[in-house]
Amino acid sequence: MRVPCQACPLRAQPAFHDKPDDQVAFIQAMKTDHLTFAPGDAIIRQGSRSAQLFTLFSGWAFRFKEMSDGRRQILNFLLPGDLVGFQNRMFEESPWGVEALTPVEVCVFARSRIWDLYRGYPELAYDVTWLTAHEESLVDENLLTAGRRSAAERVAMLMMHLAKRVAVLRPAVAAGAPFDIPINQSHIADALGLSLAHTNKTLKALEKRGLFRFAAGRLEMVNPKALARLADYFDQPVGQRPLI
Amino acid sequence: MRVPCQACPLRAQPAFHDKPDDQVAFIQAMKTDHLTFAPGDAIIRQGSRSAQLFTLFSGWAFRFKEMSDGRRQILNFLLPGDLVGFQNRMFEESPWGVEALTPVEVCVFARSRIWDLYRGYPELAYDVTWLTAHEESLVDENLLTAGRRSAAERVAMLMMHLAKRVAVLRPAVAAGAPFDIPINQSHIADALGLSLAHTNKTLKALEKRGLFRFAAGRLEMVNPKALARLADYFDQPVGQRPLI
DNA sequence: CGATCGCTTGATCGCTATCAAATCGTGTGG
DNA sequence: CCACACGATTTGATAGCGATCAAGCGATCG
Repeated sequence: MRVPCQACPLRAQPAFHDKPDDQVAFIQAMKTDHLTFAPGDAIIRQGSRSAQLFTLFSGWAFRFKEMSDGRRQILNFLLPGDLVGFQNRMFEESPWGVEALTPVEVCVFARSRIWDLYRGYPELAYDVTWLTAHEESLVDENLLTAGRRSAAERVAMLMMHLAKRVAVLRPAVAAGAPFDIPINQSHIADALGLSLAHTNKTLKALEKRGLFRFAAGRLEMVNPKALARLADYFDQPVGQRPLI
Repeated sequence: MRVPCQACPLRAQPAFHDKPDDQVAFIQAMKTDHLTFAPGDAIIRQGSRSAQLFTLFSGWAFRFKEMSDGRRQILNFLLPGDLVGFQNRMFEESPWGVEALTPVEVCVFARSRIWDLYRGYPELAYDVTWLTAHEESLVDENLLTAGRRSAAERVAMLMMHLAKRVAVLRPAVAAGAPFDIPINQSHIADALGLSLAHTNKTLKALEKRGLFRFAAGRLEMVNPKALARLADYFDQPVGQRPLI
């Protein structure tokens, strides 16, 4: 627990709503742990009963479901500020897992105090709902992608989506700067419902068309306009979001 | 507005949590309208700014996204008791649409009073979050289906899923009774990310294998065990759910 | 240095899309 | 009652996208 929530560097970012002191103080009081994970670590194990509830403080992770024969689908990527774990009911087996992509820090909250939050801090309660609904909208979009887009469209969509999300936290990316993207081709395959081999070929083809450069853990959007057109990507204006 | 919420026949069903009188009274006070739609009607139009917020009171509907060239993905089916519309931010364009499958009645709530709900009724606020999270888990599962399951597995999954959901409201279905299912093959195709022609062939093949009968708007699960095995379907225990 | 991991590429397969047309049931208007 | 239109379903032929299988490469690592 390096820093008190009142001095949270993530909260200081313009991407997030300002919060009154009492709410931040309550968040601080509700926080029970500050955990660290290494890349590849399971933060939540699918099928486990760990009643985790946390905010991703730093690093990247992803939420996924796995079938009994090993087929895996990434549901969405998790970036700093994302709230995770409210979805599963207390004491029920988690229907999905969460895995770290980079070194990750998470702020763990006491589920036992959720009730205090709803009773004492309706604004925070609303934020929890908002974050849940917002995450659902990401999954909605991913479902459209997996269900109805071609392989090239899927890849274009993912690149646009991730660049957009990173740009919220790092403004230079909005202007087209290359950025670190800690995923490999099998993550892309699992996120898009494609095979690894075909993902590779699609990636190469789009790079050859000059749409982006994706190598060595970095992504540069070379022609975002063309990517947006290819993916039929619609820009939802991004306002500030709540941070819990 | 036929019946006061205190006498709501839906609420009387065992599938839903009992609620203290004051909460039901607040729900009643928040309810501004009781609307009716015909099959095929748009309840929410994708891209519209209607700040709808409602509970499906009777009938079936579905939530979907459409691409600019007409490709459509059904995100999930809506059954009585489902809360819809919290997802989109107030006054923003809805990123998805809702369409009625049968004659539908919805209980419309005043968005302007959401804040009173969060401030005055933390239990209801928690219920809103729970319902949102629960809907997300449905979309999660559908994403796994569209991304990683074969055509036959997808169809098996959908049948299991819908039978399960209907069984909660109509116990006889749990025992294997046939039931009305107001969707046609193009809905199935759009829900599963398949073409219409291939949906038809897959449907026929599974019927020939004796797994279910699907005709004339009715579904009978003939061999649910085999369907569950085929779909790699995992039974989440269904407890009571909140109704708002 | 062997082993492992991620990436790349080619050959082939097959699942699913696409295209086309026929059938059937239903409702409508003449 | 019949003719017709229309939507939903069904079926067949064909094409192609993406999966599968296989192999090789390069970098990193214990």
